[in-house]
Amino acid sequence: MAPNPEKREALEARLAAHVLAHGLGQTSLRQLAAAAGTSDRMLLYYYADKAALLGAVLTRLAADMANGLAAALPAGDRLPAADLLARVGALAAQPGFRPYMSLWAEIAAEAGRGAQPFAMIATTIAGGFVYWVDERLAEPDPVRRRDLAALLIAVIDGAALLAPLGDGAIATRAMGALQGLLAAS
Amino acid sequence: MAPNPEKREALEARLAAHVLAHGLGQTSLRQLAAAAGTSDRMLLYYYADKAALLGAVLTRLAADMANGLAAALPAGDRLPAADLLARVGALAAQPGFRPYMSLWAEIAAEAGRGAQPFAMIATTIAGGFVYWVDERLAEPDPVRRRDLAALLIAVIDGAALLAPLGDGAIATRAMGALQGLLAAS
DNA sequence: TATACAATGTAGCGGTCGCTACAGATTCGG
DNA sequence: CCGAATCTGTAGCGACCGCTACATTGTATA
Repeated sequence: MAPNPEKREALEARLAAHVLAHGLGQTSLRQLAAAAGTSDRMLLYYYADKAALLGAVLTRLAADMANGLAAALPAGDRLPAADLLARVGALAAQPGFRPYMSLWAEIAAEAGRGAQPFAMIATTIAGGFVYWVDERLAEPDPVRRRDLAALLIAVIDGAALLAPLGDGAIATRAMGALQGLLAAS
Repeated sequence: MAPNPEKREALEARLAAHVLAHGLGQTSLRQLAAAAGTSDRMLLYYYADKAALLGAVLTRLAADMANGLAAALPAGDRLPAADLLARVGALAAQPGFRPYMSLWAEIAAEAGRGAQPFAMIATTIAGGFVYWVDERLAEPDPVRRRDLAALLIAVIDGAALLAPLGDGAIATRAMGALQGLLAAS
């Protein structure tokens, strides 16, 4: 019960890749084990139970996404809201980023019913999102900046939820409309 | 295989109430049957299979929500975007309406992975939302009205996703910020 | 009253689920 | 080289899953 942290790390990376690619619906221990090239028996050797495993994997994926965001748009320079929204919208629509948004929607939906470990992780991730935007918004008034950050996150999340439906036009139009509003204000 | 439509109707109402209250995670045939006061055997007497049952129940709940929306805000009069957003935000936050928003988030998240019957139903519901807003927006330019409607729906959906997390402040702030922007434009 | 059909109970099939017991293998410090 | 600790395979438990076979009851009509 004191497994090698390096092997655990390598295993976790493979588990994270599978969850990212296939979503929360394909996370039985046997499915995860097959994807990671091991057995369900081993998963429960490295993690106390399934909830602990999912918690670790989702926390890791949240950190991955945060790193991706930070790398794509360094924290130093602040942008006007319209520009920042355009940048983030382009980022969220990138093929490499879409799976994170889909997974985020799944986690948030689960959290909406209060299910653990999703509720706790979702709250952390959402807070991280708002902080990330807040840090990059060129708006002197901190209260207004905080509210603007919340607005950007809400519309991005809404767009992420709506993008896979139909032809995705609703999401595109919503992003465009808010950019127009922000640019004109 | 030609069951009484009245009994089927009464059964469906009970099934819908259970799905609305407990979400997509509690929809095994045995759970549904227990909630409806019958047996899994009977559910498959009234519906071809589980997908057909869920499709019927979710379609019914979507219609219920649409009726609730239409009743709360008659189609006749059109409002400025800021006012309409305030009204819809208050509506979506009502205790009687929150379960619909949670369920909608679950359906949309499932649809994001392409799972049927969710993908089809989610597209229909989202289209209905946009149409409902579009019909009530006081904006003469139809293109701009369509884009504004998409924006309102995206931010409402985003707020619905974020409201159950933490203290719900992100959702509240996002709604307030957009109302401010719309009022000032 | 006989018959046709809707409605329902009982029982179980084959499958997946999370999880565990137990034993064997591997590795590495003394 | 031995013993302890880490690692892994095999096998299965009890629960739940969607779904089905089969028999039986209720009911309405001819």
